Amino acid sequence: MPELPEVESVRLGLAENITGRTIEAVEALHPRPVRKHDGGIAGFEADLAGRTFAIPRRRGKYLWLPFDDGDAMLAHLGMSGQFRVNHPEDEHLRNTRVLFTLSDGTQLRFVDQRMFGGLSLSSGGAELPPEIAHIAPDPLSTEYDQEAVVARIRRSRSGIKRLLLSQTVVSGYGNIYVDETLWRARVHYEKPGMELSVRRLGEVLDHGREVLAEALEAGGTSFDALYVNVNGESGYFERGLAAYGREGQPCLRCGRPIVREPFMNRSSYFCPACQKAPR
DNA sequence: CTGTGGTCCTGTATGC
DNA sequence: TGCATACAGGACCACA
Repeated sequence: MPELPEVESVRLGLAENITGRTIEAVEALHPRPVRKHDGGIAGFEADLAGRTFAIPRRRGKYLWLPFDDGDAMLAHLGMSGQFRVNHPEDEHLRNTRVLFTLSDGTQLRFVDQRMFGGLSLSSGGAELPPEIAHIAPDPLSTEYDQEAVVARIRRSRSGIKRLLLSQTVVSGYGNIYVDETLWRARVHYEKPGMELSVRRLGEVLDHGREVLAEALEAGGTSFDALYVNVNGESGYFERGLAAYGREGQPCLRCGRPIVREPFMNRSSYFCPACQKAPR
């Protein structure tokens, strides 16, 4: 499940492999990944062909691949999106959705099983695509303002997990790293934002930034083949997880079994002793 | 305005 | 063996 560390790993791989290359041909094999682009498959193919990539950029979980003409290709990996760098004659992976044949003879491929992700042309989006102007800066960016995030969280009655997952509050966190962050900070996921002190929220967000940075250092987290970098390699942060996916296993601090609870059509993992439920 | 919960998608694992 | 169901969950959107 690509969150900030996984998306940044992909961005680094793209920077190495596509910067300066020109798109010679585009082939979209499925309409859904280009659904946000006006004109569908044919429009997407025609509008992207001939463009030259500059250095890929990222905000939170969004990637954009600027072109040297001021436009950009906006990309989101969703749940299962991957960029892969191949030779055109390489066999296709099962869920290959879009092909970009590049001027250096390589082929950039967008592969996506569940197709929650997508690609679109962002007109004038090289600096910051207007489509993602509402996405807040992420904790690893220079624009990140932690005091502003703390203030925003304290204005809300919502639970801390929902707030951290809201990309308009702070971007980059997904289900895995929120659970890890809250476990480290010993805060229950349903604790209302306004019931947390400035100091406590500062601790939560400090842990969050650390978790994201550590996971990036490890190349991200992979449970299966759904997240890999552009070379098809997996990260190894899974072994660093203390809460996520550890239902029934002992808390690494106190030994109590980690609990899984349904939350927003997914799961929350936490230690019932270290992370006391709010009243 | 804020807050909440449904929905889109496919593949794998599990249960009867 | 075969079919049904649960689960994985990021972002958006309808609605209270």
